[in-house]
Amino acid sequence: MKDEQIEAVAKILKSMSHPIRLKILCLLRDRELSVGDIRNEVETTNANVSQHLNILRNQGIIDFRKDANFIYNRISDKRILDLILKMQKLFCPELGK
Amino acid sequence: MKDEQIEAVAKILKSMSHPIRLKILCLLRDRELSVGDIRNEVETTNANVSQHLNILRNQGIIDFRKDANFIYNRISDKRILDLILKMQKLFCPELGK
DNA sequence: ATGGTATTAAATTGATTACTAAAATAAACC
DNA sequence: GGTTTATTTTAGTAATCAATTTAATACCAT
Repeated sequence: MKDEQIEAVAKILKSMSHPIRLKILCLLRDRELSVGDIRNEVETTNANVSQHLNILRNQGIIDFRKDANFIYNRISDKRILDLILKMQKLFCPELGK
Repeated sequence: MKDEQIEAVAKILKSMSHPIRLKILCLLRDRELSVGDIRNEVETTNANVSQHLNILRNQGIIDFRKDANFIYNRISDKRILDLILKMQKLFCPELGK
């Protein structure tokens, strides 16, 4: 791996390495969810979820669409999806798939 | 994934998400290296390498053996090795393997 | 033991990050 | 228009992290 690539991957890992953000990514594994949906699963405030979503968006990991006054989020980078699946297999093998 | 597992995996990712530490893990992918060897590859001081190695050791990611006044480090967690390989495939596909 | 190399530990400093609460935006509904 | 709901932004504070310097320790060779 070249140093540039190392830097880039490290940034991605960093953005995934917060418990709330990792949980968000797991929740979005195979569906899209609104900010409020996520806040119900993660015990924190709306504003906090919004901030974490922003970090993931700026990193290009997730994308969103608007519908009425809801914002639905989903994972936009296939590689991140693969990585999440791999991590679940490695660290939580009891989960199907 | 249960919350406990999320926390644990997040901690692992966090310890991997620093450029120097990620580079160290890549260097150790298929061999063991001394602190001095690593310092030659990563442009920083001995003390800094040592601190980063310590973080990885405390996380249980790497292990070491002593030989004379050298300390040889290697990845001790097979899952981390798998994860590194997966990340290289995903983000640096031009690398063989 | 002494000198030299390799490694670790401690302490300081500066930078980054996370959370909270409050204010702002935006779109629906009555 | 005014209210409600959903989300975002801003500002402030506290906490954590990273790099450097300095001091300390461990090991080998002579």
